[in-house]
Amino acid sequence: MVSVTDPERGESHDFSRVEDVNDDPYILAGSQPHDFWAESVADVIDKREPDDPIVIKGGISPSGVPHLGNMNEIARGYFVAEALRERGRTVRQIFTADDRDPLRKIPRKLADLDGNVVGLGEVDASALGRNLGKPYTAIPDPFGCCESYGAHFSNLIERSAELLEIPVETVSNTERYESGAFDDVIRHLLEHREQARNVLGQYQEKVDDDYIPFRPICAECGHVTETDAVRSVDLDAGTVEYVCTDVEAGEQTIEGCGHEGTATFHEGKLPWRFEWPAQWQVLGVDFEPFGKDHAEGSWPSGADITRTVLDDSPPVPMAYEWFTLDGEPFSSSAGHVIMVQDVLEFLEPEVLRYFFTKDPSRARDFSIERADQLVDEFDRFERTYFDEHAREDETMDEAGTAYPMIVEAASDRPIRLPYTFAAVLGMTDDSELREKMARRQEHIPEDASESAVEAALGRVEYARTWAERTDNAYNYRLATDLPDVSFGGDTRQALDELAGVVEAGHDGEEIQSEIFETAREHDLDPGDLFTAGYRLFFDTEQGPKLGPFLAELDREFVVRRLRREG
RNA sequence: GGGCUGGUAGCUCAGUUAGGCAGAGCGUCUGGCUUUUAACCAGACGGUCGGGGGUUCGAAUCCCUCCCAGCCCGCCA
Repeated sequence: MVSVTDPERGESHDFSRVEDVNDDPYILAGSQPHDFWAESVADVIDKREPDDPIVIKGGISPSGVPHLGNMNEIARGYFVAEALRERGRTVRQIFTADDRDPLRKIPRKLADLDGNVVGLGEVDASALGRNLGKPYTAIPDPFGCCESYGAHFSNLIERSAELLEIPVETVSNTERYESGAFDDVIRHLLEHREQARNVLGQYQEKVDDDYIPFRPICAECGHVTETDAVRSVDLDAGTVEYVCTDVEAGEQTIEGCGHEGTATFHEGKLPWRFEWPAQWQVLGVDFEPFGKDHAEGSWPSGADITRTVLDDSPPVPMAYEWFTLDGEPFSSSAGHVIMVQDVLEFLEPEVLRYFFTKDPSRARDFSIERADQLVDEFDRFERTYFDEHAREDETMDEAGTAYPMIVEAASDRPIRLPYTFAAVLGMTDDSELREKMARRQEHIPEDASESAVEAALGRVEYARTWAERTDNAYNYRLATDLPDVSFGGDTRQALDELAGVVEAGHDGEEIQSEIFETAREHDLDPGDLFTAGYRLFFDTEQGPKLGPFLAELDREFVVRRLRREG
């Protein structure tokens, strides 16, 4: 039912409805048969009875820093793949590196292979300016470590997927063009270019008689030309004649060199609106998730092109809402991005995977500041799973279905330290002390195995990194050496007295009370005495609840420190 | 301007399929513990379910309308 105003008939049509009810990209709207969205999507795919292997695709243009939002292209498909594998299907999950796309503007931020975001000043940026308009795979890697710009950022995306432990197969678009995989579909589109033009014209006003669904790469300057560059098509020879003309790229114009040449089907690319359907056909794609930016634009036209021009069926679609980062949209140019690599320094992989199990149809904020909330949520999710499991509860709710997909083995229940408590433990480097404190707070059961304890304490490093990164209320560090401090006489006496109390052996709450007591006896404001304590132990003005914390530490050390002896 | 998607407690989110008491965690407050120092436990507070109208015995849920945000309707992807 997609149609637009037909200029000749003057009819007005509803632009919003797609051709086929199966083409609605908001697949998760309304009635869903399962609690976990991926199961519901798997149902839809199943119903079409696709042949094995079922192909699930995502696609990312390796244009720059691959941030967390980009990972939707891979992570969302993964859960659907897992749901289908559970049903005994063979699934091939791929992502296309859309690396034949031309560089249209110079990115302000890049990232090295370790995921460190850097400004342009730190790389050979001049080379980038000279390469505007060329495919990413034809541009040298500014870091000099990979074969090309495109290979560099594809590599980063692959690493992100590996870190999330998602098995995904990379398909380089450039490689497919050069190997001839797209030849047949290009030939078909060029042969039916009039029909192709007419169909696309229903979605894009600017499609005119000059429009050719193929963009040759200029043999002279290397630019990807516009859709009006082709002057003639020779289907038998498999070539096109073209003139290298200017290309509009947003505000600026990338100048063409005027070269007149001949290009084979290997030496160009399809415009995106045709490239996407071509990928579906060539790769046999059965399911594809995509961001909401595609939902009203390239998806409806792509589905129509697939049915009308390619005489094929488009994949099952799924539009997903975008993430924000700490309340703001991701912005590579502004440096407001976070990569999987960064996230995995303060979150366990299973927690990040859990984040992607949430309903894709809702806009969602990824908050670094409140990472503890996400971890708490994950821990509850995990508890739900194991509690149901223990009851032999057969309910296939979200936790029951999704949990096994996000952990390596859902058989052993891990010991989980609350994340913020782990952050408190991170105030000391002493691993024995960490364990002692965790045991005292009964976060570790007495009969826990050594490996289970070690695994549980693994969270401390994550939480520690989080505390440092956000510089939040948990970012205190036990000072190993005596900080450079000087106190008034009363304070010194009070501290000595406290040292005596600690030496005599008291529990945390007693020490806590004693601090107040001692302060009063010496006519000090309790707050000042606490501050003195924080200075001594953390070299800060504030810190964790002091009495219980000191009680956990080595007694001799505390006494010595209170006496300013070391 | 038109269309699509989203809007539920201070925060992060369930609940909307199929109308049936407004939910969880965190935060806050109070207490556990005569004393402000972020870990633990208990309890309490916290809501115009974006606003308004309609249908209904009954609406977060269905319908209409308006507001806000994002996206698409140019190029590009």
